[in-house]
Amino acid sequence: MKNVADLAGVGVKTVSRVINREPHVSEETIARVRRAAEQLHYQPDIQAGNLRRADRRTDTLGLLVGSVANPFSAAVHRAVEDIALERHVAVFASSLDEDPERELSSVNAFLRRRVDGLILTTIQPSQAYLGIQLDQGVPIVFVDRRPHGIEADTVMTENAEGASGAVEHLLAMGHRRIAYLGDDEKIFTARERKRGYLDTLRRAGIAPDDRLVIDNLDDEEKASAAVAHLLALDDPPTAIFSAQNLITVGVITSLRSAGASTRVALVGFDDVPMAALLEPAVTVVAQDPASIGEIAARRVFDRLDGLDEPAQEFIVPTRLIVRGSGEIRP
Amino acid sequence: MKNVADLAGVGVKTVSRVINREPHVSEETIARVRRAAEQLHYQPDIQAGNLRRADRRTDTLGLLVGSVANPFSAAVHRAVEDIALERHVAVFASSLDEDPERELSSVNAFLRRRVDGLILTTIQPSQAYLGIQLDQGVPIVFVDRRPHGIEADTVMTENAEGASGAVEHLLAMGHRRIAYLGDDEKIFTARERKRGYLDTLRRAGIAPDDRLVIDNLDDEEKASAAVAHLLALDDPPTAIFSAQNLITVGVITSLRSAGASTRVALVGFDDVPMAALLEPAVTVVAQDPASIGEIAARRVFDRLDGLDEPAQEFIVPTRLIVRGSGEIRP
DNA sequence: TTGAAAGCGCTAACAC
DNA sequence: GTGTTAGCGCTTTCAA
Repeated sequence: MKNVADLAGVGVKTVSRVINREPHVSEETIARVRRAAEQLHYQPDIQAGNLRRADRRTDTLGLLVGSVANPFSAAVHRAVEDIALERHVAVFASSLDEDPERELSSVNAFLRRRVDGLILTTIQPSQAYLGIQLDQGVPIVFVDRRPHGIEADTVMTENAEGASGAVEHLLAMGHRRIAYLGDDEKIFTARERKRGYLDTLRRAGIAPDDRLVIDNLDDEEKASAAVAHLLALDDPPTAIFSAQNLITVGVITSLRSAGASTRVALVGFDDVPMAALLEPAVTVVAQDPASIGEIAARRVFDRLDGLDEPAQEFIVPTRLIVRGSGEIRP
Repeated sequence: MKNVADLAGVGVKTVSRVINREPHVSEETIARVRRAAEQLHYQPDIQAGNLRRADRRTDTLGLLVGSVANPFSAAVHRAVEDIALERHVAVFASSLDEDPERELSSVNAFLRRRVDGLILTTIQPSQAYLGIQLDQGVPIVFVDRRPHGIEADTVMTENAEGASGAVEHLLAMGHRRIAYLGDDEKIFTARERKRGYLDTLRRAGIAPDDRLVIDNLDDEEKASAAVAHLLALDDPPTAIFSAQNLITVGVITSLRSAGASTRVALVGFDDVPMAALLEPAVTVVAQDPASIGEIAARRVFDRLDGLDEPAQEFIVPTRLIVRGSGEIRP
């Protein structure tokens, strides 16, 4: 900036005014400064400016999702990026990988870079450690999972209700032996969906059968193996509720190879790519990751714009997409 | 930092030493400083530090991909993140959306934040505008597409060769009327794949039929419509080479609804989710996005570590995955 | 309309 | 082993 000022024959403050489009600079001076900046390939350093700027904004956001490679997370990410772009805010994106250590290191990495706000998917048992930042006015919005030990804005899918819808659909088709295949109960969404499953069965007067309830399925292979196990039971389930998208894929593979895909009904939680093109097409309770990302990002910016109201929970509805696999009768 | 220093009863430089784990500080002082930092919830501002630090590193990377929501891009992103994480480098991720304006604004957003390096997918006709940064020593690695007007490291798929492999496979199955469905020729990869298709046909002594070559398919719907058009020809193709993953999905949908999916052969470029579970399963020329991301990120860090050799092109091999749709005979 | 001086939070250089 | 001073690139304040 000093070099540009010297070349243009003005003071640094005038260069600053031109760069930031502040008023009270003559047209002629503006032109001279612009020419000098161009000539020297001047790129303003916004971080340096933010050091002294009154609002101390870095125009930067920290986003932590399950994994940037997961379709659900990627859709959340894209929505956040689009909202951020409108405000010239850049997004740091990181993957959680269900690793508590990664949660802490990512959050710290964001904080040390003085992001203006945080959008977080978490796995630590408590997020109380973020209370300090929240008190300091850093907007934090939790996505997909409810935080613990702290009151903050949260955007999530209606997990229990969605799971209930899936199970009710299977019940309506006449099923009584409905298996549950889910993820690690350390994960908030897994607990919620399982709760929806269990509650719905009980409401229907069906005592859940422990042998049909399988947790800790954190990849396709484990899900496939679980299905093989279920099918080998004396009284196998006539329907499966699969509580996560990777699990659903594993279930489909396994049902297919056992020749059971047209016999055993399947409803998955979270949509699966190409679901409509499979045989049978896969009935799912679809989430709306784009809405989740959008609501979260808007909330962060609303708070940055001064919105001061109590933390709120935003519940994003699911949608049952009937495609075939869920309508197989027992 | 000043506050921590005061509370610990030391100078700021000592706090700096403790934070950065520099040597020559007594154990006791370290403990006192840590306690004070803890008590004040001190978070060092790494941007401020980088302002004065000798290497001027921000420990930050700019990544521009097609779209963070696209599975190919997402896999590249994930690989870059993993490499960056090892070095405590945070990644700004943005989507290009095939928009030349977005290329410029993203690159500028990165540069103004003084990223240590850039990994870019581009759409502008020329990237000569980046010559200045390159000369200044900012490592820039282009991914997926070759830049123009500038010599820089580039990591890409063997597009033409992969397309050749697909077409050769269809030829080997006895096909002579093979259609090409591709994206906008403004996109580097689309041009390359088309070239592979045309060259291979000619080498086989087959004159390409203009009616079987369709470009500018930038979404599933257009691809579906193109297939409907092809099937309505007097002498329709017996096989289709689909040059991009979204196009492949559109082709599958359209073949399916026309009842032609077991009659017309299909080989896609870039793998498609669930491809193995479809009927028929989809034969593809698979890319390796994780390798692309990894090679690109390593190259950036090698350059940051002082590697000084001419720009190089890294060609990542494709792999023909035979699954069924490509083995249908005419 | 313009510029000089101070200072944002930190590290480099050097003195003690 | 520890502290002091200058300065990174910019904005703020205030005077001209």
